Amino acid sequence: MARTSRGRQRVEMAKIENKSHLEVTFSKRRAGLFKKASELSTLCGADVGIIAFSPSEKKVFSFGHPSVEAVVERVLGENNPAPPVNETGGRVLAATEQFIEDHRNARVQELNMELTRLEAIFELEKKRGEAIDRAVEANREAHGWLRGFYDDLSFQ
Amino acid sequence: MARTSRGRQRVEMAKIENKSHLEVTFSKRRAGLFKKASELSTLCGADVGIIAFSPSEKKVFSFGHPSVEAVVERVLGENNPAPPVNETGGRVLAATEQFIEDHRNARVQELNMELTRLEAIFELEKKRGEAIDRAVEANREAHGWLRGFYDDLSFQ
DNA sequence: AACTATTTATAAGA
DNA sequence: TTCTTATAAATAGTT
Repeated sequence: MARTSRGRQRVEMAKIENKSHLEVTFSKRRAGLFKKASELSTLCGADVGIIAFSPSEKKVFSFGHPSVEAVVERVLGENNPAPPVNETGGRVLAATEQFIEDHRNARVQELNMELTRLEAIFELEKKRGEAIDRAVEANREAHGWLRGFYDDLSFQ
Repeated sequence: MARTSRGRQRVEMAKIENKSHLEVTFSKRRAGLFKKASELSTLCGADVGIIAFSPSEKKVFSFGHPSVEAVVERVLGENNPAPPVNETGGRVLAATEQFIEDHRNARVQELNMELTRLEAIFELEKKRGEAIDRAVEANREAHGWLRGFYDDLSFQ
């Protein structure tokens, strides 16, 4: 019997250009994402909300436990018990804004930490790669046997 | 080598009671969920926002492309045809605030991009290192010449 | 914070 | 589009 499927292939993480392919992928992966969210919610008793805009169409999809609205409202409420406008006409940050600010600051911290960590590891790996490059290069002439093998290693 | 892991087991889709187990699971699955969202976003060019409340702690985690705020505001806007700015109590960002916000957004974007770039390079270098490890290991027995040299390379 | 044995998700193909 | 199938990817339990 002929091969009937090549099975799942690795996929490059870049924007899919083919429109029908993109739509199929969006549909499948959106379903997968919502399922994962549902599981997280069930297993951990966590409130989760997801909003996803389809690229081609202008449809918006959402998932929420207990509901998207509840999750959004909860986050707005937690971060700002104070009313958005004070008595004197002075301006107070609206709940959304407050959330945005708090969250953005947190995200920046998070990203900075992750960046630092990655930079360290990256430096290490780079040095390692360079050292091995030198080792291999230094021994190529004298020991040609590794050449083909090394050249064939594919790191895409 | 002795069996060191029972591997992944099926898990019943019910609330995890053990607290530490729950926290580990929440952490792992939250990361997985955000990664999936990131991939969906990249592959399909879709805007996606996720908000997740941790059950035990009162922390809120979020993922967003281009940002949670953008996604939330976009959906709020769609559900609310009323303009975000008006004379009767609606808010208007002051110029300074607007600048600060823009600046922060830019910084987050910048960090995200750098992070993504580093992650990609890091993955590449890691694969490369692993491939070379295998190559060297595979040839050690037969060609002892590299042994001393390789062993002396110090990568912590 | 790593490690694997497995389960789960999914890219192609039909 | 829905179903199938081979394979990539996520992750439960362990150390």
